[in-house]
Amino acid sequence: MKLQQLRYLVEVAKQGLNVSEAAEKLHTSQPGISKQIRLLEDELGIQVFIRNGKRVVAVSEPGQQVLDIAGRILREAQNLKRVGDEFAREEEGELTIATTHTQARYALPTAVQAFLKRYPKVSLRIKQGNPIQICEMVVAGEADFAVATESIDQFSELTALDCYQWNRSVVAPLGHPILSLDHPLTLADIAAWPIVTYDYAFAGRNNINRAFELSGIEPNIVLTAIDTDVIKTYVGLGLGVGIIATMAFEPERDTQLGFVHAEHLFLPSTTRIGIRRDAYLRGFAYHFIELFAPHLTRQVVDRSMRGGDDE
Amino acid sequence: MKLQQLRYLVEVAKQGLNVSEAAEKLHTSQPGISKQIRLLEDELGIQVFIRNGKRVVAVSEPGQQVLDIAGRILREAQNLKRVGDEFAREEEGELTIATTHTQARYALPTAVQAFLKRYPKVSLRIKQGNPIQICEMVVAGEADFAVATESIDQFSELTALDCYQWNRSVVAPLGHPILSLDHPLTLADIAAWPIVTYDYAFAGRNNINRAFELSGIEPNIVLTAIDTDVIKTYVGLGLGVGIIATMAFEPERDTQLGFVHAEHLFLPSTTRIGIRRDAYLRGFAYHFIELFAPHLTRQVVDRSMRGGDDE
DNA sequence: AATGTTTACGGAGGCCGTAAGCATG
DNA sequence: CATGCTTACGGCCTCCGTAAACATT
Repeated sequence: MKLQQLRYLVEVAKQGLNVSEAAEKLHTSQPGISKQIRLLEDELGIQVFIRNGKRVVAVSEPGQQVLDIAGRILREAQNLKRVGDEFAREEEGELTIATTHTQARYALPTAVQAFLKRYPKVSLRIKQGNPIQICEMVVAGEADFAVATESIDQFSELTALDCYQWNRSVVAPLGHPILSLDHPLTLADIAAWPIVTYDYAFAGRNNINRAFELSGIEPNIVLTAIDTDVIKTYVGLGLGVGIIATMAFEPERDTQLGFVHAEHLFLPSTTRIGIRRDAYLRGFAYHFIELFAPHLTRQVVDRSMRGGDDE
Repeated sequence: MKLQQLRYLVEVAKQGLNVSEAAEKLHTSQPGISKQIRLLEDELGIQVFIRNGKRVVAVSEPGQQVLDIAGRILREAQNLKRVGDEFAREEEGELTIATTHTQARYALPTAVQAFLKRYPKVSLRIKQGNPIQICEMVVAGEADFAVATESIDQFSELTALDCYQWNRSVVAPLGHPILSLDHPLTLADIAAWPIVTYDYAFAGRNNINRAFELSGIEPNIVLTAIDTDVIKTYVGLGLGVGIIATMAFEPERDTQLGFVHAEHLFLPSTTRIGIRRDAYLRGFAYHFIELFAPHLTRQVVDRSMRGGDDE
């Protein structure tokens, strides 16, 4: 059994059971992969892949278990390399963060700036996606951790760390009636206008829905956007009033918009970091997390990754 | 990076940093191991072992982390083989149980008998040791699971499954006064005689100590044995009265001994099964566990191994 | 016919074992 | 001087890439 063979297996599975594509991705020849996979299958005494004649068409039941284990082995092998780098080149390396637009645009910049200054030799990468996608990136080992408000706790491979809580505000064009009410803002006040807010999968959109459902008021949502900038743009054009994350309102930039707090109308949302439990984090990765959420020290993060309940 | 290199690393560490001995254990040459370890160290960019001149004298800090990960990888590689066997040769294989004398002698035989009949092609091995030793065997992957009353929960790598509760009885030579008291047995009655019981590390000895401590009575323990047969032997010789596990009294064999229940004097002890959380268990291993403790179905065992808290 | 997998074969690289060299206690 | 690790070297194995045959859609 060789690590290469496991890599081949996993890559073939990842490429939708297409050996040729796997060969390309791995910069090697297709017959080589075929052969090594057969050798491994012989050694294990089982077929990992079910073939229809010469074509690979499915993963067998034992094959799925083999793939799971192989994935774990390969991830651990990656971790070995990281241990090496961690000690040989403390200040160098890569850090990949998967996150959503809102976090990347409004929450992360401060931490990123401090991080770049502290670790000039680390190449920081930010991958954007929707909450499901970014969690999958972390699960697949394509990112070191995820920062998101949704979905993290749906992945059992990930441990979720609370970073901060936030809530929503309403924005509208300057002079809009909703900005000069003679009473505290209510859901009914908002629902009196067309609403522009986040797409269903993003930024605590669930909490917005729930608030309206509970109140029995039917909101008229005319545009759902993935990011706040789009919302602000259309609110500025007069399409309706916007419900956005409070932190996403920038008084000095958003000069044509007015702003009303709506924290009392919606349940707060919690932004979390999601990390694979079996990942090996570089020292600077812990440091970034602490820059982003100071209460998440290395000790807290480690405890959460290693079981969390015992010890 | 190759699996062999990891095997070499781990074996050298296991053999007390002696490369030559590791070579012998692995049936290979010593220079080969030296070379491969150096190659791996070069690849990782760190020294796993600290050398004093040409002698290996210690494990470096990153080296320890490398060894931990390497161990995990090798265990997963073993698991891969087991998946193969599980599906290719369902009824064959090996099952190694680590346990103490008391369990092996009085608790396991029924399950073993049923198991041998059901799986004649599986070679069953029982390794005996003290509770610490048997837990270490499981941690090292030398046994599939441990059956013991003590220590299992002290190993964070293991998950502990309750099997059954039991308590103690007092044995004495036929005609001994303690066998014909006119009142229910008390600790004072026992402490009036020299006592023969288990060694401190075994069979819930803690619970015996605690009972006497709480009552403020000082017992006169004249012999501490590792196994019940030794205790019974010396009680038969008139050395004193014995405190043993109730299940270890065999009326048809122990004809020269009398027996008094003492369940009301001591806290019950719980016998548990200890399994590495990241182990891969063969189907027949689950079956054995269920034969031994019917409430421990495959589902229960799996849930306990995979985290226990979530899902 | 095109896509995709297996079989066949040759070359290069790497792993292992033997033997000799060299530190350390 | 004995133990133990390293360096040196040669053989063999195996892994990989090319080319061609074969199967499937």
